[in-house]
Amino acid sequence: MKALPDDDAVPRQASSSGQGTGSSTGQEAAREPGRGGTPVDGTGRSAAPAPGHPATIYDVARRAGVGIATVSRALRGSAPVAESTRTKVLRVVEELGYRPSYLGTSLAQQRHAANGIVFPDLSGPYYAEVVLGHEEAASRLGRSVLIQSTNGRPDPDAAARDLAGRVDGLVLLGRTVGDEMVGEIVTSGLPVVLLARPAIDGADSLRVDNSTAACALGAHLSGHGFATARFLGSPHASHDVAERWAGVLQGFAGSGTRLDLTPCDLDEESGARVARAVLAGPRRPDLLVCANDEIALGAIVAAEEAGLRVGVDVAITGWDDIMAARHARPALTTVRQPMRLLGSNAAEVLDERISRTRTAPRHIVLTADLVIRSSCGSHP
Amino acid sequence: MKALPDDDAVPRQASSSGQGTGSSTGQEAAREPGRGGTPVDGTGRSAAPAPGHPATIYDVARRAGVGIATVSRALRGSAPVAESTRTKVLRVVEELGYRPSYLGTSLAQQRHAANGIVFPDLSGPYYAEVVLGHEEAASRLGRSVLIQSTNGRPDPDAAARDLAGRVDGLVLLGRTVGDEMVGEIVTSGLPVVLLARPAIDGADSLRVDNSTAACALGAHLSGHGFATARFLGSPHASHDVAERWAGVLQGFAGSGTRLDLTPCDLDEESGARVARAVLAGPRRPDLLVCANDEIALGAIVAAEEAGLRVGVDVAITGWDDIMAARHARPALTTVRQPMRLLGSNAAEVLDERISRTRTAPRHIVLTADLVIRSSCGSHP
DNA sequence: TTGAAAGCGCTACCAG
DNA sequence: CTGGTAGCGCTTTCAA
Repeated sequence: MKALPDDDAVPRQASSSGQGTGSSTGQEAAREPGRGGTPVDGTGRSAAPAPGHPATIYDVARRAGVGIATVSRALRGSAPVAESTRTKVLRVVEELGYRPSYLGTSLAQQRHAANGIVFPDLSGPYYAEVVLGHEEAASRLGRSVLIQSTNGRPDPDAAARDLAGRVDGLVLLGRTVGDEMVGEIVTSGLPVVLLARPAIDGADSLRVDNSTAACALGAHLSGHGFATARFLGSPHASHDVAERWAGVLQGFAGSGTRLDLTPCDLDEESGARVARAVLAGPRRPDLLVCANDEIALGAIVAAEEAGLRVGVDVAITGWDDIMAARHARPALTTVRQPMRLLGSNAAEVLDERISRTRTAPRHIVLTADLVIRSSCGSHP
Repeated sequence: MKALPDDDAVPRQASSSGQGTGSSTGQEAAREPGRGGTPVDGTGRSAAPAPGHPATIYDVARRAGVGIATVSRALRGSAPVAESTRTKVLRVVEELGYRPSYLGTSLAQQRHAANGIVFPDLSGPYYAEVVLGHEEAASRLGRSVLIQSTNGRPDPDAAARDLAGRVDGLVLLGRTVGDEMVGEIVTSGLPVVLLARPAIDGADSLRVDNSTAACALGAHLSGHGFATARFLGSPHASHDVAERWAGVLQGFAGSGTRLDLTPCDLDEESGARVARAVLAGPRRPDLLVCANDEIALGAIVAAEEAGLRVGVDVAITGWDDIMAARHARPALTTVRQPMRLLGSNAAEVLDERISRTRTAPRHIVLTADLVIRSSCGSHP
């Protein structure tokens, strides 16, 4: 370990404190004396890329003694350029530190080289993973990623339409944007991928097969022989939840377990509150099947408060397999979805559409895995 | 929308020659055979916004019988426009569903209306929160957000420079980009905010006061009277970790506890591995002070494997207060940082620089809070 | 091979 | 008030 910076500094007061770093920015002052404005003297070739502005293709062309078209060609190899010319151009580019302007290039090529992704929130690890997966894949395909959370936004639809104007393709997660707006955007011709949302005509879609996993979960749980179970979640509020509910129900079919539904929002606080009520109510269920991990985590808290041993007195399961799920005690039985993959696939699907490699919509379904841990009870 | 009076249909000819700036290029003529492109029959002015392309400001102007400058003014209110004219223009805009092209606008205004944010990864909730906070604030300030993870990227520096060319301001988290590149970007004139990274001349910076919180943590822990403690983390790899280590060291100063350091990466797997070794080694420490929650969570797993009771046989603390920290059993004693705030402040600081409301660099320091739970032992 | 010039869509300045 | 027009920086014909 190296010597520690004697930083120990006095704990500064919270929030701001604007202090200049001291050294002013006046360092640029001394320029080369002989340079100056370089009057355009016939031969004109000042090549001074303007005071503070970055060099443009014109600066390069002038200084290299060629036309801007040649510079463009030399740089992007869009057409043959004499070796000697190319070398000369590249050298000047180097000297001037020239970088093509993104705005100029984009306008000329009529493309943004960027994807947009709209999601409800980034708090949970769920969306963060999707976004990250998307960014990774998109960047590999040469596209940047513009993000937009609809979280506390007044008008998500307008925001989405706005974003649509700045990208070559759009990824829409869940119910972030209204059907109407989605339709409008798709109609405008912009490639759109719907994630975890029922497909819409003309748009690609990508989702996880909730049903099968839910069914498997139900089947597994029904093996435990619970008398009464409760599903915590609101099927009408989310397509995903609806599928989970239906699947679990199906998985329990024929078993002796009675399964009821209690609406619940997808956050921890709601989970705790609803579970509290359910566990205190009449006919306390032996099992709480939660629509996601956060609800389940809240339910675990509620169960403990009520003096119940999770996994013994009451079983609890979640959905998503977020990090906290495996660290909770008991560890949460849940379902893992390939979120990263969801995001990266979206980038690829979008790329096909943007590059017109494909025109017919694709509808991809990925599978989810059941993760059995101990919160659902003992496994003989 | 109301029924539109079938209005004149025939827009008045704008005095001048039917073709404005003259699309003197002969190429416009040959369009699709069947789709006769705007028969230029003298009166010609079909106003059909082109086949599949979106309407441009020219389409609007032509159809409204005004100049494009007027359309621009009417739309952005940059200059007075007669009420009747404005109405007419707006109606046409509505009819054509015209939306100004982002590319055109940006090039003309020489601005991207977007910020970029570069981070190491989005896996942990840490960066996700920062990014989200930034997006929220930025969007309120009328800017979009371009994200870029340096995760598995071959050349982070090049990627950052690239991103720099597409935004009006850049937020750099931690050690994602090399000092040299940061310098280059700052020198280019682009506003830059450094997050959780030592300040650099000319760039604003924003960080959390690790030292004070670490010191408080150390002081609290020293009260437990442990004989030997171990810090898990690599100070030389991260400025944040360096500060934490120094602070904790200081907090322990004078206590009878002996504190040593064992390098460790910031992920769960590393935490488990390193903790496993440390707990099995000679002179097993009574306390593991981990550089972040993930290491701590891994350490908890390792301790349990070793048959040790966390909080009794061995105390463990983390840093960040991620969700899993409070659901772990025992719950993790840790330090909470205002991550969301970090992100939103960055957006504001950047905005001041971009809008030139301020020119001198600002260096903001936020405070972190100690969160005492049970993993560090009993509290008499 | 190469240069001149026409856009790409919009803003803003300059005359009327 | 309003229209014409010169850019913004780059790509891409069209000729030479």
